[in-house]
Amino acid sequence: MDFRLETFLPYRLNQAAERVSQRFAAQYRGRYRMTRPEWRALAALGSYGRMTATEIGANSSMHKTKVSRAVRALEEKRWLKRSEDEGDRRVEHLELTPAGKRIYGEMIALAKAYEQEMARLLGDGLRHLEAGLAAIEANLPMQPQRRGPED
Amino acid sequence: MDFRLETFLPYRLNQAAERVSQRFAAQYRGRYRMTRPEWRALAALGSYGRMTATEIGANSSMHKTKVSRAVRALEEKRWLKRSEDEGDRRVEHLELTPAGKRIYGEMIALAKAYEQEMARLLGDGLRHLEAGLAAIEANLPMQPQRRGPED
DNA sequence: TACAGATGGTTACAGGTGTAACTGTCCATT
DNA sequence: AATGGACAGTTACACCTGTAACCATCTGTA
Repeated sequence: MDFRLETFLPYRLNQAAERVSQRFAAQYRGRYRMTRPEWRALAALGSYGRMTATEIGANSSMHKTKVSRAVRALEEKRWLKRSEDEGDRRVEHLELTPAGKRIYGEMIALAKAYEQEMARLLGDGLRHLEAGLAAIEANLPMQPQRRGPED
Repeated sequence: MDFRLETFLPYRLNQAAERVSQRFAAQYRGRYRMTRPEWRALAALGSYGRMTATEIGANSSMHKTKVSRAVRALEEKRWLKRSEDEGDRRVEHLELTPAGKRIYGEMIALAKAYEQEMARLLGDGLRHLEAGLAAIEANLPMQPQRRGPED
């Protein structure tokens, strides 16, 4: 009978994720007018180079419609260009433009600085957190994409 | 220059939160046709008894519009009743009906079982995770509510 | 008493999201 | 060669969410 939402794992994890993500998102939202899906797609392309939309989705755990929209947004910012596949005309290869690569470089600098800041703020807590996350990644299967982070 | 989204803390934390939450949400979504905000409000009311909408928001970290909608949904399910405050007519006191309390009882049983399951699946990882979450809760200020968990 | 600002709660609106349906293309089997 | 199913990617639709504006009420100050 003694139950408190504040101690319930799913709730705490969501809260923590929100705090950590928003703090970082605040650093690029205004500066680059970039949304979280766009940042994820940019990060995937920046670190792996040429990819297809499907690959981006697999790498960054985004639904294909979300990838489709993020890709279009990046394209409109001229940070990404599409090119067609020889042989399979369904596939589009996506790649960052020089401008996109520059933004990516600035973003990973922000990301590294943020990781430093987390390490400083969380101390040993960070090591524990990473061990816990590893356990989840290893033992909880990834459910198929469902409606929203909410609901 | 070596950056991988899969190892970036905000991303990993979001992924983990999503896995853990969806797995639990799957247990009540269909059964009670309840959304996550409704579950949070139900949990707050069930464990603290009579509360105002503002208090629910503070306890469960939900935006006031989200609380407003969740409360209406619970009311339509006849799981919650409103009553007016003597003295301050802006305030509404919210309380679970007997039916609401029954559902709450069933939900906390599910929640406890889920915690057991997590403990079994995550092993020592759970203790580490909790230590990490505690560090975040203690050291990262809660940002004011911003747009969606996404973006 | 009067009034300006704060507060509890709701709602119109704009924007984001997944589902399902769709288009175009490929491939295995016939 | 033809055809049925799989697959890459886009889009119409319904739904959810926060912002901002709003209403009603309260409170402090003059």
